[in-house]
Amino acid sequence: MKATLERLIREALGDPQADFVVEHPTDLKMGDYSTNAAIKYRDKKEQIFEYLNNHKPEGVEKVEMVGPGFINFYLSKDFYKGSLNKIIKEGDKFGKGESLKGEKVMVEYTDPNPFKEFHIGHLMSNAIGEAISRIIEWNGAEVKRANYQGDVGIHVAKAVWGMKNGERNPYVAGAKAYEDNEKSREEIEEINTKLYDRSDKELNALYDVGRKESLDKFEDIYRKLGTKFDYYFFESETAPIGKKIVEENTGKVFEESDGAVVFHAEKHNPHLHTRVFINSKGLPTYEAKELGLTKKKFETEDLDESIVITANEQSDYFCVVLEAVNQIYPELRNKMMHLSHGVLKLPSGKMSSRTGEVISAESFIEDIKGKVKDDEQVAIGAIKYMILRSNIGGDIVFDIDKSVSTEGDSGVYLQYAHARANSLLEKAGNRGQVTGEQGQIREVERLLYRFPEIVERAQAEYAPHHITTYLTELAGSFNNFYAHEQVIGDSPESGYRLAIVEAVKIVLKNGLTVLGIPAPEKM
RNA sequence: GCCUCCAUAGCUCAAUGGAUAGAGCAGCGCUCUUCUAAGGCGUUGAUGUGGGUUCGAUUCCUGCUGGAGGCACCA
Repeated sequence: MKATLERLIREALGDPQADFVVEHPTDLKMGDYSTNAAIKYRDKKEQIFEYLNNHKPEGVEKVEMVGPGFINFYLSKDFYKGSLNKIIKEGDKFGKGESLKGEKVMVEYTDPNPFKEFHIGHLMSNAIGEAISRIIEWNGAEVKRANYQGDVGIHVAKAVWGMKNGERNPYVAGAKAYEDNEKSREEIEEINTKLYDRSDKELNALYDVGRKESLDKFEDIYRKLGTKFDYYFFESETAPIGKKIVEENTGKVFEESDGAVVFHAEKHNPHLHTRVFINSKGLPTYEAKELGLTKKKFETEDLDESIVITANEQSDYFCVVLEAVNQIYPELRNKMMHLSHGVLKLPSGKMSSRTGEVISAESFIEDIKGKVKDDEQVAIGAIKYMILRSNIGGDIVFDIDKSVSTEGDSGVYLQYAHARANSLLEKAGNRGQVTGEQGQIREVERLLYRFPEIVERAQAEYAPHHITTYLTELAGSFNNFYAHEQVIGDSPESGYRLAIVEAVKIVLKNGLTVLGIPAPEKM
């Protein structure tokens, strides 16, 4: 429909390159579609309007020009009837698009570190990464989910030191000892070197046990969250690859400085800065490992795009790494995309892994469960929704008692509307077709058919919150409809009303699914 | 000091350069003899500050103020 309207406007203007937009107005009172073409081309205002009025496409009932020259299009009753039929017919597939068909995309997210706690920051990365993956999938691409984990490095040595000393919480104890005690620090440094080359049997044993325990525990959390990864990459494997890449390009891209190998990114872009890729001990840093990871990803799969999701604090760092990629593998640079998210805060204060006040994902989920009748699906939905409803990139203040509870702008609200629609259909025992007489067009009908466009826009902008906003609006309209219309009954319209309920159920379910939020049938 | 991001209602968040800046919470007032009240209806209330570009600016440019993150061997 949108494309048809655009074509007609270009015809009216006689200019195939004309610059204007056709959009859904924010207020439904202003029509189903709207264009600013008559404002952009003020001298041809009447000409455009007249042409559109005389060439109304099928499905458009009314065309009007208001205000400074907005032209609004109102869709016909038949269009809505047709769209209900389409939604019911397509069912689970409604909303899927093909704009990315044939593309293969890898999305890397979550990235917890073995030996350390899976905390609410990882929860945030996971919710966003899973939603982005699904949105891209819904638009036709093949998605490979990847998880990159730091299984070597000083944080691991700290944890192994803690294990060796029989600490109940090995990483926290090791981290504290590293800060407070010089002797412990030396021990930890030594453990780190030994773990890198796996030269100490006793340490290896501790390491292997700790690594497995930790990874198994992560899997439990992924199951709860509804994520399944295709690839797990580890720093222990990317480190040697990255080191080799840097060594091969030292003198060309990288330079030696104070015994380390560095990249002067500011030479290529004044906004960037210098970073160390191989330290003076000859060990590759995170930067070099990232280069190794990049190479490995593109060797593993023939990717059209590689998306990495991390916290904001890695933003500037990532720009430097991307510039290094640009120098070494220019053909890969424009296939790479970095998205960064903010910090999940509780109103009581920030969370920090350094001060030890980490909030583990598990305890957090348990806390929320306690507020929603102990239903895990609802708790997961509440958390994911709170993360996805706001723009990626901003910090999120998560108020457990208020925002998550159960009302209004929340995951529970959407799940509840969906469950309620499902229950109505079960009671009616009648579904799968549009029957009965069509009544007046309601807000809920006017929202339903927009879903596919919303998913496509969310994909284009990497903005899951467009979908949450839409779903909340739809659920609100449905609840309003529900409160005011007798759905089940003998009236001539009740078959048609039931079809609306069915369509709502489908769209809510698909919408929640595309966000990675559970959609229980009953609540 | 330099770089990046951010500033919208009492609170948490929206708004592809467009129409009267939208929601939800909280507050106030209604609403269950009827299909899920975890619901619905009504109501109060906002673009940090000075310029600029534009027919039109929350949006783009710029000065200031305030906040977050980053800036060489952590990730």
